Amino acid sequence: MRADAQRNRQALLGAAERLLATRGLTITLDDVAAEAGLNVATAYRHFANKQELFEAVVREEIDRAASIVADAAANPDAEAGMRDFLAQTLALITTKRSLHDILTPGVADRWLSELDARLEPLLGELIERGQRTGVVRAGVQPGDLGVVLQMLCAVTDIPSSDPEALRIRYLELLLDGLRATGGSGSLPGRAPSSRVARQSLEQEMKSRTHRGAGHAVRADPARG
Amino acid sequence: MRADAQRNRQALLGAAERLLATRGLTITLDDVAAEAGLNVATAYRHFANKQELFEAVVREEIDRAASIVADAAANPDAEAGMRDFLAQTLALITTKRSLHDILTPGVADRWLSELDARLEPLLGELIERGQRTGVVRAGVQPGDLGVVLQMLCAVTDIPSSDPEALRIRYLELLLDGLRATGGSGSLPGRAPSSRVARQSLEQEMKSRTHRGAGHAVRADPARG
Amino acid sequence: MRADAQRNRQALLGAAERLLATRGLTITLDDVAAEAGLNVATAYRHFANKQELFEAVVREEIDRAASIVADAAANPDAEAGMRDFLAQTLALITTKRSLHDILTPGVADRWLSELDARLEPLLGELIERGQRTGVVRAGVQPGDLGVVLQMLCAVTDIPSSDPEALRIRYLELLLDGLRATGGSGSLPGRAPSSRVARQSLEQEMKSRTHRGAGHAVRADPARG
Amino acid sequence: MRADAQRNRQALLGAAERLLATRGLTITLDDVAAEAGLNVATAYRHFANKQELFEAVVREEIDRAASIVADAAANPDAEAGMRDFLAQTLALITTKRSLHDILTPGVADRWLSELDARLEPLLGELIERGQRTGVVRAGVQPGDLGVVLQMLCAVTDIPSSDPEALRIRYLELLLDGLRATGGSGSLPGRAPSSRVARQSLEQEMKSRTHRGAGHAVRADPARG
DNA sequence: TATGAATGAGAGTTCATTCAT
DNA sequence: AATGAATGAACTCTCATTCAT
Repeated sequence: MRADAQRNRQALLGAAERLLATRGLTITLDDVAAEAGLNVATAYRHFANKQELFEAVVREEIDRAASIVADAAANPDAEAGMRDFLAQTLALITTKRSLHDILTPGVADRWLSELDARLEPLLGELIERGQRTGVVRAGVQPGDLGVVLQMLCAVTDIPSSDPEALRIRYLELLLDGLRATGGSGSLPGRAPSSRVARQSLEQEMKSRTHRGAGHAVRADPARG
Repeated sequence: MRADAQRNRQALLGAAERLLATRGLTITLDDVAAEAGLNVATAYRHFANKQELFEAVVREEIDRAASIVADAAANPDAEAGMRDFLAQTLALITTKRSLHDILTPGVADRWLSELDARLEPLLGELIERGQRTGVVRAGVQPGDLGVVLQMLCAVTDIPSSDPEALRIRYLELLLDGLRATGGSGSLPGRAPSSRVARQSLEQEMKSRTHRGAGHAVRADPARG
Repeated sequence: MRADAQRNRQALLGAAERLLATRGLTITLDDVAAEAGLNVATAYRHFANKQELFEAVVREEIDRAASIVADAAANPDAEAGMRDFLAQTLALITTKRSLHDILTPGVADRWLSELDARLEPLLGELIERGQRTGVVRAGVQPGDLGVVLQMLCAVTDIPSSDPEALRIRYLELLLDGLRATGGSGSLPGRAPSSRVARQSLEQEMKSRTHRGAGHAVRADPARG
Repeated sequence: MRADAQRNRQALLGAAERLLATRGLTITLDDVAAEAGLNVATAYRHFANKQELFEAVVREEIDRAASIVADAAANPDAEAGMRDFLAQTLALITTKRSLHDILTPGVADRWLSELDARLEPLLGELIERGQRTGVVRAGVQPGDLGVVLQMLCAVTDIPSSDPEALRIRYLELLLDGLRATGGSGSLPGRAPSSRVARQSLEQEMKSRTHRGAGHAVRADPARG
């Protein structure tokens, strides 16, 4: 690809990421192009349609995130590893509101399903080590960590003057829930397999991107 | 004449609720009016704009839900009360996907902020009783229950062949986290005050309703 | 380098011809270039714009066709000559739907006006011979053959399971009309001069190519 | 329907008719609306899409034309009847270039197929009477008149300083062909049934309206 | 008061044409 | 000379909202 094209493609992805982060899925391709200093048609040279651009943003994020998270999960100290894994992943998703917006609901699950091949073994081992050390209760499965992550994401949405503190508070609560020495023994039921969701990404985005809230409320009901 | 208006208003709210439940925020005011057997213009006689109608739906739900949940929280058995409170609230939100769709993220928090006046004392007492019985760790505050609720909502979004089982699994995990006898002692930080969020409702809806993803993507974008 | 250019030019013309034949005037210059294995910009090195390329296609066809038809008209048997002339020309136009699509209406007329210099004398002689033999009524002029041709073109557009039979049926009817021994004597009025139309080619193409029906209608215009 | 709506609907049809007449199928719905002094969206209230509006124009014309033509065909003098039928129909189509543009190719055929139920018996009788009087050769069928009409339409497209004279000239030629006492006896083959084409109207219009000539040549290649 | 109808302002997408490599 | 890429100007269709009956 030509140098300028490369640059423009990146500009578009960056613009999309930025706007998605601040304004969510409701942005216009015109907006994205403008933010990138380009014409809409140029966006269409690089991406078949709006959806494809958005998906490209998501996949980019996922790729960039994968190694980071995997490293955290590799921590030899099981408890620290678990905490780090959750915290880092959470931080990533939080930073990239685009991801959050696009992927919620099911954010972490989907995210994990993308990382699956790489991550599931690591998480399995992490849990096992934790169980041997006594910081993880019996019956915890890799999929549970995905769910826990998702629950933490929900916490992220709570407006607060100190979001970080909030996240820590409930991270502890959840880690304690995962440890649960005095509790009800092993967890009832089973964790969801994290492999399911992959195919639904496209579907989901389509439904959320298509005919969003329509034209909805006029920003400035100017005239009529 | 007063009766007619009242009936129409209810018809509109009902229609909106139904359509929001099934199709989410993408619905048209025309659609709502049609579902109600009325004309759009009539909707505008009752509600200043789309947003107000949607908000009215939410408030309706909240009002209807308030007493139900309060009853659950009044259970003399602290643990059962807590479990019931969470389960019932969760069930309500889950049933009304409209609520969920509109309010997520921040659903429970907002929801709670509405119920606040009525609920906070009840929850506070519930927690206290729990702490006396040993089923609730030190430092747990009413606001924490709101957060826990929100986390459970997130679980609801995970696709599963047995969603009920999933909810139970993580309800237990969270209750254990709230009990956490063997854990790290009291929770770090503080629960969010449940009073904050109210004002942001309007804002939030605006941003989520506004400038949807515009119009559809061609069914067959390829040729013509 | 001269050879390359020549080859590319031919490739473009060929591609345009093929695509015009199959898809009519709706084709894109991008399409044409792609079919030719070239880039659009290259098309613009050879032709000032879309219109010029299309016109070039037409002129190419005409040039290629000229001699063929002239031969047919040279048949010593007047009746056979006339029949052959019409049939062959018709066949040509029919085969090249591109021509047809672009030039109709006015196809034969224009076509003839191009061939004019070469053809009119031949046709004049053909008619004279026919009149001497009694197979052509008085008052028939070269221009009439052009018109007859055009009428046969119209027949070509009628959908039929046996188009060939249709063409023959009306070719006979027209030949009988040209003979018309028992009829109203000589034809009223005069045949059009075949020299007129040339200038309007450009105009015509412009109006037919210009501002197509814009973009497609949604495949599924209903919902989304 | 409300009075103003009725008026607007007519305005749209009229505008479409006028513009179709002058500019063919390439017109924009925006253009039509503007010509009608209305907004595009209003056009969409009355017609589901561009195509439907155009089809409505055509059907309107057809309805308006039906009785006129039927009357002509009812003339007791067979020859005059035939001549009148052809001339009147021709005049109609010629006046309404919209019809012509939309329906060509296959104009008369389709047109006839619409009128079929009403017309075919009349035409059959007309021919029979003609055959008894000796002004129509053996083997002529109702469908032949449709074809003859189509051939005359083709003549209409020939630019001329005296189009009327041209039409008369070839009308005579064709009538002589239909009479053909001295000719080759009965016509070879069979006339097309005029019943076929109806279904293809929609198809045809779709293909001709969709992605017309694309955006094609800029009217004023102003900038770039 | 309630409705049918009208409208302005987009949003997504396409394409002829030009610019930079 | 040829290409890849960029662009401006359309065009179709939608929808929140307002006007006229």
